[in-house]
Amino acid sequence: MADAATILHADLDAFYASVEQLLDPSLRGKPIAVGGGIVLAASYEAKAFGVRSPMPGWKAKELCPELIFVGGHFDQYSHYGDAAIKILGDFTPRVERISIDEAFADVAGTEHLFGPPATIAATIRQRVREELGLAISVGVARTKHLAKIGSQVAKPDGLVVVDPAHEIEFLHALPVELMWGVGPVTREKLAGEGISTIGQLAQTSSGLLTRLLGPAAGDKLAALAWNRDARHIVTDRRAHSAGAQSALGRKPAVEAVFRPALLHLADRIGSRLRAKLLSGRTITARVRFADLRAVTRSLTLPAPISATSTLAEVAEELVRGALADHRDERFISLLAISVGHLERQPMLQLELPLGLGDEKHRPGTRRGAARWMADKAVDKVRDRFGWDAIGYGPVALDKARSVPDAFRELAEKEL
DNA sequence: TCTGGGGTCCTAGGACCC
DNA sequence: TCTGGGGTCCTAGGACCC
Repeated sequence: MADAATILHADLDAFYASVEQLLDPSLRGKPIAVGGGIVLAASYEAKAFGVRSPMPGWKAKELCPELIFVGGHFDQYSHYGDAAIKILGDFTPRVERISIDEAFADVAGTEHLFGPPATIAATIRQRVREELGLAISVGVARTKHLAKIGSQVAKPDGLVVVDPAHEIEFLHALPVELMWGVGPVTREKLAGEGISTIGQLAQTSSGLLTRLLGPAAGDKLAALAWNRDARHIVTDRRAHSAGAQSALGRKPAVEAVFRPALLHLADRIGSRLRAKLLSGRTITARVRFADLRAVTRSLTLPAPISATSTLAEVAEELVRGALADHRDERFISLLAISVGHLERQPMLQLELPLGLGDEKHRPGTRRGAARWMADKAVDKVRDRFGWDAIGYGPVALDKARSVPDAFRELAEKEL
C-alpha cells in the first residue's frame, strides 16, 4: 500500500443545533434540541444527558429538564451546509457530498498548491470556524472508511490523521459500531459472539460472519475490518428512487383517511419527478400500523409514470391490498410512497403522445400523458405563486407529529 | 401517552426464460 | 413420463445511513 493518506472526511458537529446556537448567542453553552414533538437534533450539552434524535420530545425533557426546544431555521441549515462544503471545493473538485453536513474530498495532487493533506484539513477547519462560526471535524486517511472513522473519533471539533503505517493498529482498537454498516442489530449479533472491537471482528472466521450476517454483509465487514476499502470519490451521485412519507399519529385505516394522504404524498413526489423530467416504473406503498409494525406492497408497471393522480391511484390500490391482508389492524400511524426504476423521459414522447398507435402497445399512455401535461400546468403555477396556490386541497396530517416541509427538503437527494 | 423523513443495499422465494 | 443449471426480474421484508 504505497498510497498516501489523501482522503478527507469532513463532518459539521451537531450541525442543526450548532447553527441555532450561532444565530442566537443566548443558546450557546446550553442543552438545546431542534424540533418539538420529536427531537431532530441535539446540542452537545443536550447529548450529555442522553438526548438523541429521533426521540419523542417528552422523553428528551425527562432526560434533561433544562432542555430548550427551538423550532428550527431550516433555510439557514442549507445555507451553512452549502457554504461549508464549498470551502472543501476550494481545495479540490473531487468532493463527494454525503448529506447536508458531511462530505468526502480527495486532495491527491494538490500538495504543491496547498501543502500536505493534514495541513489542508487544518486550514479547512480554521476557515469554517472563522468564516461560518461552526465547528467541523475532519478525518484524513488513505481510504474513505478510515477517513470517516477518523472524523468520528475526532469529534467534537477535532482533526485525526490516520498514518498509513499504523492503520491496522488504529482500526482494530475501535468498537465495531464505528464501522460503516454496523448498526444496533449487527452490533448485538456480534456482541452475542463476544465480538465488540474491530480487531475481534477481523479475527472472526468468515463462516461465522456469513452465518451471522449473510454473505454480503459478512464479506463487506471482514474486508473493512482488514482495511480493504476500494471505494473512491464519486462526485455526482443521483438518487435512484424518490419517496415521501407522513406520520399520521393514530388514524382509522379507512379510505377517508388514506386517500387524501396518499394524494398529498403522490403530489409531492410527482412534482419532484416532473421537475427533472423523470418517471418511475416501480411504485411502493408502505403502511405502518398503530403498533409500529409495517408492511410494504409494490407494483412494477410496464411503463414509467409521474402524474400525480396516476401515482396516487396505484398507491391507493397497494394500500387497499395491504389493509385487506391485515384486517385485524384497525389503525395506521404512517403512510409512505416511493417510486423506483426512474427513467429520464424524452420530452418528445411526453409532449407528442397522441400518435403512432402508442395506445395499443402501452395502454393508458394517452391518458397518462394528458395527466402529465395537466400536472405540468399546476407545477408552473406553483413555481410562480407557491405550492399552496393550487393543488389537491388540504390534507389532514397530524401537525404535531409531522415535520415542516423545509425540513423534508433538506433530506432530499438530488434526482 | 415509543419513534421523522429522505434515501441505499441485501436477502430470499417464486416466476419465467433459455 | 419427469427434470439440470444459469440468469433476470419481481415482490416483501429488513438493516442501515444521514
